[in-house]
Amino acid sequence: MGVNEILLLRSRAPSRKAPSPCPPRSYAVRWKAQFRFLSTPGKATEVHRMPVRSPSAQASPELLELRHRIRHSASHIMADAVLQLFPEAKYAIGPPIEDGFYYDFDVARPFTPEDLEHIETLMRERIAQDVPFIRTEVSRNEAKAAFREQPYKQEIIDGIPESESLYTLRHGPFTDLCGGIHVEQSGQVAAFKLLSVAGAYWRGDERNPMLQRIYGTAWESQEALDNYLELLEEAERRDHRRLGRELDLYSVHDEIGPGLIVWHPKGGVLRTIVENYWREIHTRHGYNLVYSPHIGRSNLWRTSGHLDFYQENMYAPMELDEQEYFLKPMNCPFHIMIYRSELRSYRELPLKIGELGTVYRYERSGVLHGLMRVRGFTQDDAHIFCMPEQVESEVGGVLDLTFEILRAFGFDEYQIMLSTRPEKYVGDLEMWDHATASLRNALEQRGLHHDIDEGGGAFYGPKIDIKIKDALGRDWQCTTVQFDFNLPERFDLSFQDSESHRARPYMVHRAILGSIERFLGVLIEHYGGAFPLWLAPVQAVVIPIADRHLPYADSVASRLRGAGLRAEVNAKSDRMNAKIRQAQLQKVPYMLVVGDRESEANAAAVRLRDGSDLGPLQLEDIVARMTSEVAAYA
RNA sequence: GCCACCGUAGCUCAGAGGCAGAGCAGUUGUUUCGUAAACAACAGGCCGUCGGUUCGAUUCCGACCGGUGGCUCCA
Repeated sequence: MGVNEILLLRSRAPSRKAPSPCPPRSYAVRWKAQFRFLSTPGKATEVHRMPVRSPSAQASPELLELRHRIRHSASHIMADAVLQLFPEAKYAIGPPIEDGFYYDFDVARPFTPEDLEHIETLMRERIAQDVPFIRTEVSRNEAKAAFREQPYKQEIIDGIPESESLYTLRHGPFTDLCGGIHVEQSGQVAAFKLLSVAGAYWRGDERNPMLQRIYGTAWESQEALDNYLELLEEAERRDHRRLGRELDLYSVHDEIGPGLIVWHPKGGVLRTIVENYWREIHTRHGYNLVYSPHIGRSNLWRTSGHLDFYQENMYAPMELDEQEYFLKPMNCPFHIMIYRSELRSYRELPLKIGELGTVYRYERSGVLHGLMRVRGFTQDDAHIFCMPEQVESEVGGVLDLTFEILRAFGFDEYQIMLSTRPEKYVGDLEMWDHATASLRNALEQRGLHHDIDEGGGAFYGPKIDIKIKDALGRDWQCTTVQFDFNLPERFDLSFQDSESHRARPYMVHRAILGSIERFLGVLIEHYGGAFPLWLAPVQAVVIPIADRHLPYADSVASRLRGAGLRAEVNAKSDRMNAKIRQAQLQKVPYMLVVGDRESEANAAAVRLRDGSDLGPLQLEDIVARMTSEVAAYA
């Protein structure tokens, strides 16, 4: 979406990203990720036996603060241990984070797994000593002197305004510059574990030196730590890359190229269902669905501004007939050309042009990740061209559509962010104010809680972003609704108003699922691969008990397919038990076992994915049951 | 792109400077079975690619490609 994320970045003050020496005492208000999973417990191999949610989601504020203290103190204890092993190490910052903590060090060589073990041992010793944490206010000069060997601390001190007090925090022999809140005694760090080492730029800026960051987690009890570690394992079992392979949904190939997805038949079914649902609901909401090519001439991208500001994210041009063509990184210019293909009247507005548009972006190699971050992806893109007085109801319409769609996929809670005008912007103030107010009003009319990112909008317009959270605890931005005051100017868009004057339309970009690839990745993890019936690539497997039941099994599958259901027969020469196991592992919702009894009674013995056995049911009843389940998006 | 780690069969992973291995998956055959794994045989490999060291490299070294976890970025 949007024209140019790069400019958005540039428009932000650099100070926004600078880490504070100690994190503020307040906690970011965590939204509750609520996932609906199949609730029936299954056997040990069931992936969906445990609801995945961050342990922080249901903790009281008091407990959250205790954990914050424990984690912050654990980071100090870790720095203490690192300094014992590596006296030359320079230590940078070590804040608590969600579910844990980290500390960044400048060391001569990277940490090894063995180092982490030694560090853990030293940490345990310090915790067993139960030493007090002592906070002391110090003058600027005292602080500079105390950390004269620590260049990063010097930089932090220099970055703290003169008006603010400085504090040191000491436990045992280790002193850090820190005004944050901590436990009283090191013994209160009841349970911790170091998890990983990673490179991280000082102050998050790639022009700065890269430091070695150690991540750890710390909890108020061994039980809480164990629960967390179990959660991590569950998240790994739900990883869409693992499930994508196990359920035969998609693959990536060296030969094709990194970040380029091929969808296998089962993944193709899943995607087709999602896309057909999308098309149907968008048509119902008055969108005009279009198609546009994958490449366009350089002139188009010059006009849109992409060549000036986005080219580093674009695939290199192809030259044909002395013309340069670029793979499209965005759909906007094509939809604009459709708008511009005739003189528009105010009577035609709002005009909503939508497309499942596949775009290609040259993402940096280190950021690619399964389906979540790829180089070729399909946006559920649409652009709304409208008049000023239509803006609010159009934004409202997008929000209503968004929640209808997200609810159908089982997402019930969201984090909504409204981003307002940055320092550098295009368009006039009045438009910005009007657009921002309409975004806010549309949210408030619907009673939707949202946070405000002051100045966080793109240079070309304010926006609403909606995030959903995946099973690994990551927030994924799917939905985005952005005003654009830039492209209508660049392409000189207009319409004829009721007084026959030329007027400039408002343009709103919006994507609800964001990228189909990413959304399916989120969906795979959200359901742990156990898709609800309407999405399941295979809805029913017919399992003949012996080969003599094969003809009947085929007739059962045909009957289901005749009713629009996706059914397969497992005709392998395995025993029934093995076939049930295979269907279970493939998370097929319905297993229809047919033997002598069933074939005589025009029935099938129904076993559900959750292990329940419904016994023999008439085929008509099975079809009716499944069809109504599909109709309810259940 | 940067830092670290990793690339051996479709998957998970052993292995060792001198004949390439297991389990699962696959194929075939036997079995015809009542709610989570029948039995057997077979097949499967440029040990990521290129270069170097060596009598000999899948193994050691380097570069590249790809992956993983982060950083940065982002739909």
